[in-house]
Amino acid sequence: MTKNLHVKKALKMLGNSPLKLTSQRINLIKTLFQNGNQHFSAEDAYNRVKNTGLKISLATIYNCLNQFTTHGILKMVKASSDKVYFDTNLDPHHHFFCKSSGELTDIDAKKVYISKFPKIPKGKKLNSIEVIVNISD
Amino acid sequence: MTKNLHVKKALKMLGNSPLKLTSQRINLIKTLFQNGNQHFSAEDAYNRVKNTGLKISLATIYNCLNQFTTHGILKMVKASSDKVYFDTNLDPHHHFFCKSSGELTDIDAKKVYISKFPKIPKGKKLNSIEVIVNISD
DNA sequence: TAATAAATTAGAATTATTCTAAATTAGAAT
DNA sequence: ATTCTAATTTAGAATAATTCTAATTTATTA
Repeated sequence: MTKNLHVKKALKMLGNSPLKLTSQRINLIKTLFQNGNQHFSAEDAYNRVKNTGLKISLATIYNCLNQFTTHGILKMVKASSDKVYFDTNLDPHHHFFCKSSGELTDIDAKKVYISKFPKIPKGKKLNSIEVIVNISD
Repeated sequence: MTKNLHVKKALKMLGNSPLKLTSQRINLIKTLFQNGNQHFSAEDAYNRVKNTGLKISLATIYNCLNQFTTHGILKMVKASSDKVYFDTNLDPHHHFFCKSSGELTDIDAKKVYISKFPKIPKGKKLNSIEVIVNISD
């Protein structure tokens, strides 16, 4: 059984962060990263961990997901939904959001090229460009 | 006193929609559209109307804003915030979102050109492309 | 003017998320 | 190894945005 590469990478990032290596954090990473690029809400993450038979508090899920985000282990995505989603794909990318299914799908950054772009307001700096392509059935 | 053009246009759209011409809807439009392109939350809209001395229920604000959105009188914007924002600018456009100030600013669609774009998933249709440019101080 | 379907309303309910404060634990220092 | 301490976990309460409910009011049609 070779160790899952996504899990391995995320665990290494956790190790390099100032966060302590608690069993909850390790189990959460193992659960969330084992299937490659994934999108999930806090509730989703909670259910996935519980389905593995482990016990974890929803508050811990929120704590961990937020900390993982601030330490670059996860990305946060806000689409046209009332929930926050988290994303294990750390490479630059964009999203399809399907209003009919509520599903979020990755678009590789290489598939999008923005050839004309506005000036950034004076005194501000650019953090990121998010393209959300809204689709439906 | 020449009648504000933004207000006039929005009232005409209300008239053309199946929505009834109630005093609350008319006052809400007069308040929200009088200063041209604006972004506001439901709570903002509530306070603005109340500041004009008129009495309106928050539930009505939510009802109206949502109906205006479904009838094309307003646009809904979800940026990296926990609130929904509404936008009186109906022309195609994008947004700057400043994390430091929480402020949303319009980017005219003409200032952005996307020369390379992904294929839309089979069976789905394109609704809109939202570009959010995240900036900070 | 009367009828009726739509709209308004206050307040309750819901949902996602954060907070609180007490108990536990990881990792550092001894 | 053992102790210490700050970080973490936790259950449940609290909060915030939004939607729902059901009774009343109102715009428009007949």
